[in-house]
Amino acid sequence: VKRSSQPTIRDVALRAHVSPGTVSRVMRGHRGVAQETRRRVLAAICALGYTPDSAATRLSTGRSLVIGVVVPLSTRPSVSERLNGVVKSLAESSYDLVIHNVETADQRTRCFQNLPRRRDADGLLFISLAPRDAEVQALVESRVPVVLIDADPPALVAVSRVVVDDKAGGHSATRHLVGLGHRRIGFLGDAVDDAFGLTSSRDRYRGYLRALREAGIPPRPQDCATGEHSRAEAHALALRLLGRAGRPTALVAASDTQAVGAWEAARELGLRVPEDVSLVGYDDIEIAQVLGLTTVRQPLQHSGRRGAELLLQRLRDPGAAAVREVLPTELVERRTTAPPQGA
Amino acid sequence: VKRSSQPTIRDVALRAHVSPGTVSRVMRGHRGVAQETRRRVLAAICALGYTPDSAATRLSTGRSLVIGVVVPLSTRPSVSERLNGVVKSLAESSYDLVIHNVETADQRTRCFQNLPRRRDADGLLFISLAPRDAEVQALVESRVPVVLIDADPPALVAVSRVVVDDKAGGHSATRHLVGLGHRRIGFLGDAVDDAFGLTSSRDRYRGYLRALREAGIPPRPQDCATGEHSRAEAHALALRLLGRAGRPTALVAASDTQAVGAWEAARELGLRVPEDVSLVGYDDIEIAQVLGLTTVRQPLQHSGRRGAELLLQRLRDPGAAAVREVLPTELVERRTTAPPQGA
DNA sequence: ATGAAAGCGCTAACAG
DNA sequence: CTGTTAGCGCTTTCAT
Repeated sequence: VKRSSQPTIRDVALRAHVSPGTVSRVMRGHRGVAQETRRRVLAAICALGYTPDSAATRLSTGRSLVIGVVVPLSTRPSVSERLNGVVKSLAESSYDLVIHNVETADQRTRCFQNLPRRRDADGLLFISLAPRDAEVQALVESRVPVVLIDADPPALVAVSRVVVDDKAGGHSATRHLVGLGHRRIGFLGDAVDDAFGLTSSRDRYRGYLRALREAGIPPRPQDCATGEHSRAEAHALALRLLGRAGRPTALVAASDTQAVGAWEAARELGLRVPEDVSLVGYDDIEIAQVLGLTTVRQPLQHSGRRGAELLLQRLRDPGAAAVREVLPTELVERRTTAPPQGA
Repeated sequence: VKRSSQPTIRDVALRAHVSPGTVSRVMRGHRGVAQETRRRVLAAICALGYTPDSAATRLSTGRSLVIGVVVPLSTRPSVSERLNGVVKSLAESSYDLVIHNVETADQRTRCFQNLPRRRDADGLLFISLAPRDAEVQALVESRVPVVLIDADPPALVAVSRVVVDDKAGGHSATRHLVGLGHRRIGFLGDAVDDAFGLTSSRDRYRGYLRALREAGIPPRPQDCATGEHSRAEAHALALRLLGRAGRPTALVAASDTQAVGAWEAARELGLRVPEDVSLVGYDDIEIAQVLGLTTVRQPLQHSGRRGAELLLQRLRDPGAAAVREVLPTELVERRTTAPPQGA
């Protein structure tokens, strides 16, 4: 097995007139190496441009120095944002980040079932992906620490997670509209059988329902619609919701993407926003700022950052207990909400 | 060195009553294994839930099965899009993708200098990052194949790349405005000393200049401005450009992000788009669609996908020559361009 | 404080 | 067709 020969630890040892063991000790910063020896070794390392072979290090230490992150990339922009947070907070760590994209049910299963039992990663991060019942077991038995970002499966108390208080978010969006005087408030969200097992839309819906209840407003199923998470789908749904007589005077959407779809539908129907219909989104991605969309801001990047930090912490102290960190939301009032016309 | 013991190849061998070598042959699909033996081995693998240790495989084969991708993530949305393309096209390959984010000059140097000489990756992808002179050498001597996405350093003919014809893009944006009757057309782009060494803005500017020249319009430096690539900066710059008497009647921006900044500035100045000022962007990211921004579409995801494919190909056939693939742009007319008021 | 040696788990000659 | 063997490059006892 011959190979393009970069300098190995042996070469360094030879040049510094020490044994490979000593070079290793120097590289890993072990104490108990004479000042002078260390100097010689360092000089040799430097002269040779030696850099240790990571495969060999991994094999002999049993640690991979990689963190795996599983993301359903193309489902929604918020996932990329969270991932960015992860990437940034891992940049200065000693871990490599390997990405596993999940688009199909098949990939999804592979990631949940196999990744946790392999020793390819020292830790795993799952973004906006909740394990199904069948997958829970694999996570529980995982040989590596796992932390979930934007997923909150009740069956998995032993797994750390960072979540956003979606019920509170949905509630405050709705509360805002109620406060403005709206009585017919619709909801536009994700289909419940969402392929990725997320509960965020459902939780926001629950918050919405609670706000309605608190205001003494009976829920109107005909003002609610759910579908695949996309602007186009939201557009189609909103066309239906807003195209009827007795249409809602306001819509709370489960995401900015969907709110934008609704906004396009409104424009298409000749409805002015916010005069004829108020719109509130969720996430506060850039497009919301540009459009002046009233929305519920959630700390997207921050959730990724915190998830990574939790994992790092767990890697440092394997004995630590599971943590459930919930991040707050904040209502950002902009130009798509106003009192209803008749009010 | 004791460790959490997953089954090893030895366990499988024992159970199947064969030698580890044979198990290895089966795992790697080598031919020359008796039907019956293979069956027994497979059964043992399956029964034990054996999965090979990647560190060991890497060490003994000398291949890492990883592809490294270097990205300046937070500089611009287009980078994420390209990265998505890479991720998707690598999902079904046998390679792991490890991400190296670049935010600081320091990280940048590390990536250019060290990554290519290490054996941690079998191939390297650089997105929207051009090597400086000092870094070129390291790339030329790289022990692993490299492909550049959205960077086109002339000094590096030996390195494959996929680029977009930015000159043509800048030209067609400008040509469109000229065709509409504009004579005073400004340009809003990135500062030339861009920390990442990109030439895209400069190339678009050149295309812009050529279109002006072809139309017999003398360039007006006072109608051009460059700065850091961000909406806020573009906003500030556009305020200056459009706030003057004798302001341009149209602006070509080096990106949608910057066009949006200009659009905000126009609105702030009480200028209507497109009646008072026409705007054309570049990229065609989602926000352009929503806003109805006329723009030059470039195949963002596709560039990532192609880059990955080129690299994979190179990995398959190490002898292949460097390729320079240029992707086309396309002008998308929407609602932010119109003939100038006076025309 | 340092050297020698025994692996880590797998692959790839080389025999047979 | 299959077993045996010698590493891959590094880390880590165990001696000294």
